[in-house]
Amino acid sequence: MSDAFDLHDHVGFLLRKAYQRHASLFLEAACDHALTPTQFAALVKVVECGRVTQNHLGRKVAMDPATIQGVVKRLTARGLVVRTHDPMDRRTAVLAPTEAAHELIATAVVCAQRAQAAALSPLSANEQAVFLTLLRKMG
Amino acid sequence: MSDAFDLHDHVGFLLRKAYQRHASLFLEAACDHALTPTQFAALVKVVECGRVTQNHLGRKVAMDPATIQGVVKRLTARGLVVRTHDPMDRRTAVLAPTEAAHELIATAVVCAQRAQAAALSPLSANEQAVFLTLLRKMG
DNA sequence: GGCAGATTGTTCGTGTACGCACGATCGGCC
DNA sequence: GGCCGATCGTGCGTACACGAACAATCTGCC
Repeated sequence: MSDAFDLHDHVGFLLRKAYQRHASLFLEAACDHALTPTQFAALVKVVECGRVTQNHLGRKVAMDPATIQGVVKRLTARGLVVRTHDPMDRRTAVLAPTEAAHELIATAVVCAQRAQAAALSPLSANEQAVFLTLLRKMG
Repeated sequence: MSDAFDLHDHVGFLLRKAYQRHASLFLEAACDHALTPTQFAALVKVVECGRVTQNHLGRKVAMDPATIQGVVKRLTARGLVVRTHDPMDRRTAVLAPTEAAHELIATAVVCAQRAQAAALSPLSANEQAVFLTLLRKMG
């Protein structure tokens, strides 16, 4: 039976709650620029890389091809990313950040860090460091 | 600029990855009974409570009314949950587990624990305990 | 040169997840 | 008795997330 089974001891449940909490705080902290955590992650990587292939970007930010496709579509629709073609490989969609993306990311990074701080606020500075280390190991 | 900004130091990103990883392991560990982590959480709570209101259940498992509505719909479609009405309050949908639900949960709990172990396997026993404690604090 | 197999991006179906607005109902307060 | 605010469930729109299947294309190997 489920005698000894408490949902609140289950990683999956706790991870889901923590993830939702952070997402909520992130959207709240993201003042004007309406970026979701997912879009933010993708855009940061595009800015960081300069020119990437769509699938390659997906791998860097842990999204499968079907998912990154939708994210990129929304980012291009907002004029934050441009899609070009590699004449050497006509399969690929090469992505590059626009000027608007650079500007947006500059301020969005600050918001992201504020969200990060808010999400971690229930933990002491020491615990935060430990938590991040362990979370990285789970990757 | 994003000089000092590394996605891999960001809680949101790490939480998303960890959550995805666990979800994947959970679906893998769930042998026959095709329950998603979300459905599992909801069903466990229904079995545990016996009779709950839909929104009340949602609050217990951290899902908003719009979300729990879909989850319950799928569980009732599979004959794991029955919806009745409270004659005292005609707004509410009272949920109760079926026999099938009791049987399914008995085996699913084992699978969930296997998934839990697999998800936490990159950490030592000590680290696992610390991680769960910190994760609970983030709630 | 040409074929086999891998890779790239897309589409479809399903399942979370949430904000918002809505109709129905309940509760209390006058 | 009647109104007002709160609560319950639902529907719509949007955004992830992934498996599966697909066409187009590249690569290696013969």
